[in-house]
Amino acid sequence: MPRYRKPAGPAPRAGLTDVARAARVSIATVSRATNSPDLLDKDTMQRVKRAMEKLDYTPNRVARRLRQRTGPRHLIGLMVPEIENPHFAEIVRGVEDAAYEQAYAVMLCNSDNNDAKQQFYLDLLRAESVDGIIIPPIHDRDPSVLGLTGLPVVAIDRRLRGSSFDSVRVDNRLGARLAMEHLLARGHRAIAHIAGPRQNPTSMERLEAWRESLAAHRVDCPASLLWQGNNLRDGGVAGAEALLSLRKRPTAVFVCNCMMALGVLEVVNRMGLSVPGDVAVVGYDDPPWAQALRPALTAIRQPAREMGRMAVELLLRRLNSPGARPEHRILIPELMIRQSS
Amino acid sequence: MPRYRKPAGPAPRAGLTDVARAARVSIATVSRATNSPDLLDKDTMQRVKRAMEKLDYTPNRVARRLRQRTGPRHLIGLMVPEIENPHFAEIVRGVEDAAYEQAYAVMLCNSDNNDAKQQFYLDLLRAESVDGIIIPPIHDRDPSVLGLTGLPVVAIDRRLRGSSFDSVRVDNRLGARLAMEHLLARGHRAIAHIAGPRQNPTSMERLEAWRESLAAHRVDCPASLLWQGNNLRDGGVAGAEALLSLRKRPTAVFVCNCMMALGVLEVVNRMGLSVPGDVAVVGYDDPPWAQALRPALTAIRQPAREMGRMAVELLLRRLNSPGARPEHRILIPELMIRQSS
DNA sequence: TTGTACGCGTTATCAC
DNA sequence: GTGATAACGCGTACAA
Repeated sequence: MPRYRKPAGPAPRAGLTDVARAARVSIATVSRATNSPDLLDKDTMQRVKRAMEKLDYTPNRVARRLRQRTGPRHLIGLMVPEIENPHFAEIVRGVEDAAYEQAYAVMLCNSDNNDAKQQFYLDLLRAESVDGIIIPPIHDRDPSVLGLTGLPVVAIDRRLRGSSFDSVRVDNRLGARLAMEHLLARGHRAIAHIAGPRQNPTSMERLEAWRESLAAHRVDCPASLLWQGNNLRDGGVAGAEALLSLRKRPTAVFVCNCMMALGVLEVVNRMGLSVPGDVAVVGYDDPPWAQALRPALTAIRQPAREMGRMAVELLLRRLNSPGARPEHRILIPELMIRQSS
Repeated sequence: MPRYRKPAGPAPRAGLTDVARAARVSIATVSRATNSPDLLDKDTMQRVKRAMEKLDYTPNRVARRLRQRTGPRHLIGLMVPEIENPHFAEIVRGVEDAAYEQAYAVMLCNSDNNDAKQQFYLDLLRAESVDGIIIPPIHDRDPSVLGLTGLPVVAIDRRLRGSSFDSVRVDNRLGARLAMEHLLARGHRAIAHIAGPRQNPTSMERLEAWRESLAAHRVDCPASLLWQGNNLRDGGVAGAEALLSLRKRPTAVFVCNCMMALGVLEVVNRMGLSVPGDVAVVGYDDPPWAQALRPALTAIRQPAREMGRMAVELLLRRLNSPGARPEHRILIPELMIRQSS
């Protein structure tokens, strides 16, 4: 007699054992029915399948993940700084798309660009035995990401130095250059830049390209035309208020991301300036609402969804061949010329 | 000698056994150290803790979830129709907020309002032994949601009939009424409505309230003023093109969600109509960009983040007291009056 | 082709 | 207080 009582669980679902009993085979056979169907006798297979359907059997993914040390565990960890940022929402969408096709589940983590929170989530993902982690590092040499050893990692969207991880990102210097060349060609010379946080590799690349573009055209670039923002809307507001109040007001503003562009436009409107007459605006990221603005926002479009898909692709590839050389994919941004410039 | 070879795994992390060996105690004691620390001798506790730190031990959440049938498994399943819709992104954010505070992980699923895809994900979530599922049903009597038995479910954002699940949503009729009363007070009589899909309970509630508001004011409501959209941007475009080309052009449009409002504004701009002079526009949902539009969009604001937080709260509450009566929370929307009306 | 039995890393029961 | 050990549901090496 059993000396161990079964505790009252919420959902007593059928397991291998139940199916085995119903089909009059061993649990090994049932397991094989899903994992290596070719090994089964056609007749046995029929019986098993019927039993499975009758019992509404679904393999328990938790048990499977616990047992499986070599094969895929069908779970991806996805870190995101801020899900309400449309750029990252689009990345998430791409990841989900690709994951769904492979029957992978996605565990979503929101770091808020906070190191401690990110570290917590990374530990959690390890403890969940994910197959791998897709993550935009908080900065260049993000130690919590670099510390991720023995686990496939794909750095997405942001540069990571000194790692041997696979990566996908968009050419930020190119994007910024496209924006700047466009403004310069339009005759602008006093082009301000509202940048993102210093630690953010993406922001820095765009900032550098802003500087370089001006230098390449022998255009002055006083420090007063640079504003360091936070990639949030209020950062754009603060930046625009400062820059547009300068005695020598810039004739154009290049904004580092779409959330800040929002703030800039609000200020521009509030100040009663005309766009692009008084000041031209070029944003980064091309959210759905860019075209609905009036004037519609000229912006740098990034293939974010594609980036998400690729990250999954790289991750799965790495699972199959752990020894392969790290692969780095750089996607191409695109200038969407609209009425704001 | 072992007849079972350990397969080469990617990340051989320390387990209870390793800690137990290092601390010279049994695995039971180590387990208790994390789960019921009070039971341990102070001295033993010290030894165990030290061993844990030395080995960088983290409990394996997968094994824990497999074993645990009574306690919480610290995993929530979250379904979302479309993560790129800012309304749902905000809900996700709220859920993540609350989940993080309780050290819960979130498994994110994107249904695309597609029944088959949703069913797939629901099966997956069961197979992952989630503690419960937070989901906006695709429609009123969504069978795949109603079929979710033996598992805590919280219906979020959209009405679900004939269930005993907990729920949180926003009063859609009230929201629509606020919008309509506002337009009527401004003197509008020919108020068109661009509705969402028929199957979507939320859209239907807003549609009904549109009708009722007009009726309450004894205003005519010809079928030509109603356009059935798809809650996506192109739906808004199609709707606006149709409605604004009517011989008797409406003087105002009430749009069912923010994505479609985007499309409407594009068409309005393209047609060269002035807002609110030629036509007033009121949207639903209050995304960050509503204020950046020119004119800024009058809209109904929903406490989406709060809704997400509450859903988690309800879920955890249900876990603790499975027998409690279903709880239904109705949140209050708010009219944000801006320049588009 | 199928069955037996072990182990994945835990939690929970019972005995000491 | 602590230890020994069954059980969670599954995959798989090995025997049959």
